[in-house]
Amino acid sequence: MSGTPRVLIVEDEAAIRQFVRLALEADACQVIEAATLADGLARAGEGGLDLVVLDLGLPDGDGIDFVRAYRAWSEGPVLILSARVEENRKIDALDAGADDYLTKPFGVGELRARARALMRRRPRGEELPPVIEFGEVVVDLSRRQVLRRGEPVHLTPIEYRLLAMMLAHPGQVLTQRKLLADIWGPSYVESSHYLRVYVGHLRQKLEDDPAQPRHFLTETGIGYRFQVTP
Amino acid sequence: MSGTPRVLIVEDEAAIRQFVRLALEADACQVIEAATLADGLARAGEGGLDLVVLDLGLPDGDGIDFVRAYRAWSEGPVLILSARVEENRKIDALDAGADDYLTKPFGVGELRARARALMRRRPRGEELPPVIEFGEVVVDLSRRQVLRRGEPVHLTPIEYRLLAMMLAHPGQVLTQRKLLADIWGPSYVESSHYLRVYVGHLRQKLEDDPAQPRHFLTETGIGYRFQVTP
DNA sequence: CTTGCACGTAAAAATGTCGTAAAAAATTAG
DNA sequence: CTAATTTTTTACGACATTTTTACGTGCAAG
Repeated sequence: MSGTPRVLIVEDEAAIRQFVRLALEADACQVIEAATLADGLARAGEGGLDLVVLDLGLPDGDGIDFVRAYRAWSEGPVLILSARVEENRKIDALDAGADDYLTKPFGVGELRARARALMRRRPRGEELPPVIEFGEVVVDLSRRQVLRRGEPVHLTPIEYRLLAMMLAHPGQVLTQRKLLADIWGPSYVESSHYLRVYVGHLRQKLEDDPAQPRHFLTETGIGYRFQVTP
Repeated sequence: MSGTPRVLIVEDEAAIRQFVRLALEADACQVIEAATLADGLARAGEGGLDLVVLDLGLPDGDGIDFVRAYRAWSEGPVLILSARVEENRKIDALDAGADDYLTKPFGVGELRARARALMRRRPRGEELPPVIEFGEVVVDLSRRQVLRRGEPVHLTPIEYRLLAMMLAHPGQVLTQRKLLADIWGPSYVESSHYLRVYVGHLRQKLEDDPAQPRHFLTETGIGYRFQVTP
């Protein structure tokens, strides 16, 4: 999951909107509200949603049409709220593409748990490739694993953070101040000797010839630069 | 999904099994039946399932433990049936990894629609084999059985959950916070001494030389890593 | 040629984390 | 209720990481 999940709630009654908002914000979600189907579709069209919570009983149309329309371009999870308990209604909503159907009244806890279950396996989110290669080194950021010639290389927490930070900005010069502030904290921006030590460690562990670095380059007086291609 | 979907129904009452079987066969599913949790886990261990329908109220154990055990190697959808309507029960089941929770009595149509929704959204994910080997140890997640040199090894519930969690993420670093949150609960994320004790137990019971672990590795300051290949 | 500065390396000192054993408390089984 | 098992807590030595210190190198300016 990259960042906080974004949830759209489409519901005409302000009280229930508020109820749902509070429930989801308790799970660190960013909540977007819409009071009508038309507005909801517009907001959904902006994209980037991790979940849609939809009341079927809106005055300006049938929520099931909302689901069909949404499904035209998105596979993101949809959780239906409804006062109606008729089985046919549930079947229609689910077959239209909804993922869950919750009848009012419902508890906060259940709502949150069902929302978590839906967001748990999100198919959304094109992540940047989690493996980065340079020289004879392969870095798997998702596993926090570094290999050199196929052998695991052990990095300490600070070494790894420094590596990850440089890998995240290939080709760019990272100033000493920025590296120090991000890794050690804002009060360490003057302590450039830390960087000398730890860049040295990285070169020692990852460079072909630590004395003639080809990837972790020094920009004298400025900072350091990571270069993928030698 | 290729061909007819395969669905496992775990339920002790024959009448309900029959009811569910007929409902799902109407949607051209191939239905596999199990009357006990142990049998269910064994069937699930054979793999190739597109959906598990699980009754929580089985006589031979708690269905939530089934979900946890199943989740150790599969991400396939799980639909819970239960006579119990308490919200906490639902929350626990969903948070343990279930995808939907249906309370009895329920209609055929709704069951079918919810099953369709689950199978539509989650094409059978890649599952790890329920039997994992490393060193001189064989772990059968579907039977909750651990062997070392052919001899059964007894693990306490917490030891086993820790093992299952690490086995489910081979090669990956699991942070202390994540392990603590998933095993002891979110309020224990700071209590890293638990992990020191229990990782020690696992090494004691499963490692060739507990003093020089080759599979349960420490990432100082971060967490632990399970490595299959030594 | 000398001086001053920024950087690189190595190793010691300081700090923090981890592993283990064993006792106390809680839970489960009989 | 008692016994056995499991979980929680505590303490301390061993180990890993971070920080500090010291010294060597290259380079550019005076």
